[in-house]
Amino acid sequence: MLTDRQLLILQVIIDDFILTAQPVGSRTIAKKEAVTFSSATIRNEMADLEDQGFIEKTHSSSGRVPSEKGYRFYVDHLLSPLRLSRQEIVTIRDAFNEKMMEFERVVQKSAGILSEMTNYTSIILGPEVFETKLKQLQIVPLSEHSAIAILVTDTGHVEHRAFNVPVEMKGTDLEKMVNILNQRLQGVPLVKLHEKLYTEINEMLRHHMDHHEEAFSYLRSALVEDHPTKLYIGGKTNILMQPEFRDLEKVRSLYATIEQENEMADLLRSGQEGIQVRIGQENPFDSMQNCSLITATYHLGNDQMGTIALLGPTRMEYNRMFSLMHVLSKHMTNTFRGWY
Amino acid sequence: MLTDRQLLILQVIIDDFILTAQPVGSRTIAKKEAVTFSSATIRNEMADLEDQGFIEKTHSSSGRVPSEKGYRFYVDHLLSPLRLSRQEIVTIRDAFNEKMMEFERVVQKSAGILSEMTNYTSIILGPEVFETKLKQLQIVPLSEHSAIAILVTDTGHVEHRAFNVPVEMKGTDLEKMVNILNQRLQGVPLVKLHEKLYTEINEMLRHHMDHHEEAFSYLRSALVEDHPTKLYIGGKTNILMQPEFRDLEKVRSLYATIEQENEMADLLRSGQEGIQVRIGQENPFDSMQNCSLITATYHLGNDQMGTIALLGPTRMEYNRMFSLMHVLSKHMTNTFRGWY
DNA sequence: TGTTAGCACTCGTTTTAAGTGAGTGCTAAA
DNA sequence: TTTAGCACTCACTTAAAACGAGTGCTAACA
Repeated sequence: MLTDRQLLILQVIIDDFILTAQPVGSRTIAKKEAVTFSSATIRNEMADLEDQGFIEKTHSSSGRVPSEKGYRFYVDHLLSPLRLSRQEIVTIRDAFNEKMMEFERVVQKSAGILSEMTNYTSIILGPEVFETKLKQLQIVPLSEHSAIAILVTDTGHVEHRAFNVPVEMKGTDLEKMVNILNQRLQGVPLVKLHEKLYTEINEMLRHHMDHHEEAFSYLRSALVEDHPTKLYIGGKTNILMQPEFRDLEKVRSLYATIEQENEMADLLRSGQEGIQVRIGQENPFDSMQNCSLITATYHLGNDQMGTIALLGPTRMEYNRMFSLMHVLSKHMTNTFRGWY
Repeated sequence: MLTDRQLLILQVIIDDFILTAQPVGSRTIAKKEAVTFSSATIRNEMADLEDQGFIEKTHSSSGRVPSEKGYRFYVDHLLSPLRLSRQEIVTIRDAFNEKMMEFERVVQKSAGILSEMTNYTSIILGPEVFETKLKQLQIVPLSEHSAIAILVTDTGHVEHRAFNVPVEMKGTDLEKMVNILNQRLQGVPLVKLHEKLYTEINEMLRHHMDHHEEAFSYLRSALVEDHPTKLYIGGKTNILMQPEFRDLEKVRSLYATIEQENEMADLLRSGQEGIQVRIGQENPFDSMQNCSLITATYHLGNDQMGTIALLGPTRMEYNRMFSLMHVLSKHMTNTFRGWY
């Protein structure tokens, strides 16, 4: 379909455009080391590449710009894996050398590093909660009529919720209730919690305790709150530095999209395992028309999977990004290995 | 110093400029209902106001723009307290009607509302932690060699930290240690925790337990982490909608400033009780030259005080902002009343 | 004496026109 | 098949002209 020469030209065009964000003309290409033929020849080849839809003109007498099809081809076939610089490797390794024991910390840090090293915006999605199970429930009385319910999962995630304690309930009652709940609920997946609490447990408490209803209903409302999969976002303002986002309107609509946490989470979840790129229109959102989204998956010990993503203009340094995300997701997976 | 007529003109200029962000000319002023005299007269008066530094021209033949001194005067003397609309009052009340038991939730919500209703950026500073005392310490073992330390304060704040458990330590040892720690540390202010752990407690454990050192050192590092006063920020991207921030460079430097959490916290803390405005240069940061920062204080039951702030261009709807922040801080204070 | 109509003037903004240059497509010769 | 050459295109820059919102000043008026 494409001759070697055309491949070379396409590669040069995209490499150059990624660097400069300026349309690439035939003369510019002719000047490159690797190119031995004249600008006229290049013009002919470019006309061909354009006919086939790999590159476009911004106007009738401009240089060429990669089309989405061009980027797609580039990513699929022309990408020369880039070795990260010593500096970059060290930066990442140092970050992960620090002792981090909590999932949130690791993820937060990863998002930070990723956005810092790329100047793009990083988005990290935690693993599905489906599998997470309740490890322990604890209640700490705060005052006469309030207490805090603390819920710890087997993944070390902690959630807490304050709730009211009815006056007629004593501290010992509360303890008793917690004991019952712990006995019955340990190991139950969080998603089943809701159901269990409303049926089985409710029934059980009725038999074992007086005036449990009110306290239990409070506690239940505290525990049952949906646990949305959280998104960790880093370098949101990096978007502002990209020349393609000079237009504030675009920035605003992109921000609006990112802030739709649910939809973003769905999008990230929908990627398959490994590294994947969505270029421009391949993204489901209008505001991401001229964006690319690179996603990579990481793993937790117990087969659970999360996603790290990088959002930038379609004109992205794909090869460096691929290497970075590869290394980073590996570090994350390593860190989590054996935790669960 | 200023005649009534001048006051009126100054007021009209500022009111109009706040609305339109455009320099206000004499004809525009003359068209207002309240103004009965001609544009020529207004021009004379404006020349006077300019001599006194209350207004400025953007160039020699432009309309007038309020100077910082003008805003300051406006805020101090011309502000007619604005009644909030039914709609606004209801919005706020509804938000606070929802049962919220945690400090974080209330603050988060407040920041959200504030930025949403104003289209400015809201920043909320929690109370000083000086007074917060440790309520209870809990440890939940996760696996053979890891556990989570959970620290609950008397204000219902929960912090948690995972740590390693050395192999030679058994579950019962851990429990024992926690018991000792709880006995000794309940009621201790968080700020003293560090010191206590390193002296007294260390000593005590040495006498009561074998090979406590390693576990304890882990636990200590988990507990002692600094507890920085957190900033809750809402509507950070609202800044982009203000015409005075068309210039991306300004936006970026302002973001950079906001992200300096420590300095921002100091700034917010430095305000006195009640509502206060810092206009333009009155702010310590260069990036806030053309910003105003309105701060208001809220109270927690136990004499602790926090600050809510609103950051926008100097051209702010001061009277509405004042009313809003007044109402909001009151709602917050009410919500917290009796919690502690 | 304070107020106002009138007018010349200022200066940022918009419009128009001309000029520039990077880049193209096509043709014809090597 | 490749390339030199050339006419052509069109965004971008620059300069000049036209516009208009707004001013300060002056002189007349109540």
